[in-house]
Amino acid sequence: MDRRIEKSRQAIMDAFTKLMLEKDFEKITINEIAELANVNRGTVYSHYVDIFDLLNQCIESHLNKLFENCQPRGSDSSISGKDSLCKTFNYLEQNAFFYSKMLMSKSITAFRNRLHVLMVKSVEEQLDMNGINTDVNRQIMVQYFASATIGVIEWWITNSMPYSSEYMAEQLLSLMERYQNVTEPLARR
Amino acid sequence: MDRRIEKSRQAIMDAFTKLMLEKDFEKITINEIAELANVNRGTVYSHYVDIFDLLNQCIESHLNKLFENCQPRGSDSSISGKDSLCKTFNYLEQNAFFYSKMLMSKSITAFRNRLHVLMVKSVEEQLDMNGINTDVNRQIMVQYFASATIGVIEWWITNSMPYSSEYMAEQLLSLMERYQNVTEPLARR
DNA sequence: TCACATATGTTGATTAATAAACAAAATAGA
DNA sequence: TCTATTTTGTTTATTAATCAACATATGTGA
Repeated sequence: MDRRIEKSRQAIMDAFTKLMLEKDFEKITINEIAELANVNRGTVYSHYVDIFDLLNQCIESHLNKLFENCQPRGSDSSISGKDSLCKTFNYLEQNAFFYSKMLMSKSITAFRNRLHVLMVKSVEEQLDMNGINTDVNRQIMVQYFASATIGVIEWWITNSMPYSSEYMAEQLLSLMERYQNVTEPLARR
Repeated sequence: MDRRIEKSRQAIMDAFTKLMLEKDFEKITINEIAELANVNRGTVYSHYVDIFDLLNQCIESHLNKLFENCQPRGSDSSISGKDSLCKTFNYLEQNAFFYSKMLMSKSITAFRNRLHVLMVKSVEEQLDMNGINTDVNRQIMVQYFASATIGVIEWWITNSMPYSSEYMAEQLLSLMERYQNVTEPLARR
């Protein structure tokens, strides 16, 4: 792909993210974004229909990065599971400002919704029902794990990360391991 | 001016400067520069005839920044003189890696030469001969101050900045003040 | 309420940057 | 030394980004 496209998109996304940290979404203008990104205003419109489209694509991009961080690298699922979980929390920690803004904003529901959808999808792909009492509905179990994980993350972020990412990874892993076969709730195929 | 031009130039300059810190000038290729700058190789050639032209423009750009840092801001020349001198040494300190590379490189004489030319020009503009014994040749005095200043800077940089920039500014200022009317040897009109 | 400023979204002409391909020169490496 | 690879410099068609100029909409303060 033409490298100009990637460069412009990146500059616009970065500018938008930066502004999101400084002020409320409602106060952000396309003009500001273009100015900070150092691109022509028309360039913004050539990539995004409006500021809501930009917001959604920005959310998508950040969540993609988040879920990319959860991919287990090694072959041994239990060890790599802990490692990648730890990486995930570290990533969250480094971008905590952004994520807490997104989670705390009243006007932005798109973020939580999208996060939930992705989490459900991820758990669905990872959840192994072998050895689990068959009278437990799988769909419900998926929702259960997804919500549980998001809940922990959300609590951790919005409460200014009271524990280290390592500790959080351990805790979450230990909770998950009680259902033996769910080792990578955040990972995606 | 079209902002694309500025962006490309900046990216290329930054990449080149970065590479200068890592390896010898002779080992740097246009390919590398383009790759690191994330621009098409043709873009490099559209701005610079060859790598020597790039080197010279890079030197020019860095020295411009250096001399911009010496412009006295306030009206009171003696106080602002010390302030701007201090700023200058601070700037040098922050970019010490680059400047020491430039000063120590055997293959690059262009840098020292250009620095000397600019310094002479600067002193020429600043040197006030009032009250100075008229049997001192002004041209010679200019050369004298320019060389003295460069010598101090060069020694400070190549010896890993053994004193703080504040201390250096004080010392240099005190040396200059012995000739009362030379308060801004680094400044340019 | 009215006027004034600022933001939005669109258009069209122009230009810088791009990718790809090329021959020639320089530089390993064997 | 000969060969393979990399680098250099240039060219061409294509495209994304730019600027400037719009009309319209949305505030904001007097």
